[in-house]
Amino acid sequence: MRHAERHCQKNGVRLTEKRKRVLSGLLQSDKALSAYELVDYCKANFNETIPAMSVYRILNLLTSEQLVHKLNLANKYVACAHIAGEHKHETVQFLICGQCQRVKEIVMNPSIVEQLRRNVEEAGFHLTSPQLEINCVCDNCKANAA
Amino acid sequence: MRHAERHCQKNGVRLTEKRKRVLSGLLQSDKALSAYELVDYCKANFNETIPAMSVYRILNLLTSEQLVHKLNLANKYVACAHIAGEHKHETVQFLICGQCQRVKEIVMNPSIVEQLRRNVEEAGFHLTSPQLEINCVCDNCKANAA
DNA sequence: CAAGAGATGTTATATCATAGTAGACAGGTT
DNA sequence: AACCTGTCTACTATGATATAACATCTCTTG
Repeated sequence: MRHAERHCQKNGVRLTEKRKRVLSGLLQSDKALSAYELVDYCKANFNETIPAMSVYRILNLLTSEQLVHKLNLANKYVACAHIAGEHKHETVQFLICGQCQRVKEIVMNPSIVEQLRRNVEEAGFHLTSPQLEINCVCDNCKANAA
Repeated sequence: MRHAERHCQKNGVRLTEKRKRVLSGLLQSDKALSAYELVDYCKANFNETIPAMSVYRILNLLTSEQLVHKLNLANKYVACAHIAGEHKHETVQFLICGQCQRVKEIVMNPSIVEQLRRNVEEAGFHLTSPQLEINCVCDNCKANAA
């Protein structure tokens, strides 16, 4: 959150109260949250009713500032795990536990991404973004199931 | 379609008129279609009004028979490209052109999939299905843009 | 032909998302 | 202080995707 404030200041974007609240909701959760879940979160934790529309706009802004990622597989949103780091945001992958919905953001071995890119080229396509979203099961859930 | 009929017969599933119509809609399209687009397709081509609910049910059935895949990234559906082949359905990947929405189904080099799986394991997760959906641009669209 | 399973229809509702317009408010300028 | 400007927020409406619950129809099989 500290970092987010600095980032916004540097980029001339205001990190308003509402934006902070939405971001804090995502930061305190290890799961991805939908826009409407964030509405509920703000209502429950700050007793503040933010219209869904506003949450969407706020999420768009946070996404364009790369403080938040959208998971298209689930239509949900997560705070960027490397919010303080310097990794290239274009090369991030997400592992999504199909059981508990926990999400982990990783940076894969670049050689894999490169091989994958070549494979795609051979098929007559071109990678636009290697932001893969991968359906998984996490260790915990796998252990519980067994 | 020939293959689909045989497949269903073999598995004791009825490939009814409506199911054929939905499947034919997907087969004749090189893009992924939404359930509601398929409703429109049936109306336009067969003058038959199938309720959206039914289309969803039919898509579920066709999916479980592996004649159709669901693209979660776009919430749309495609006919399985290898409907006649014997490849393992668990190892398929989809390239989705972000411009023209064309979809290509490929089978990646198994070594890449294996490396990817290892990378995921290291992060404390386990691949449930390597059905990757990858945002791309196809050759055509790239050429047009240039 | 009766029974049962499977297929389809109907209605209602949940969930995710955008469009378009207007109002509120902060900050700088006059 | 009054005003302007741009950003942020609110409101209303609507579209798109999807499921739940229950009713009805239609095959096939004994």
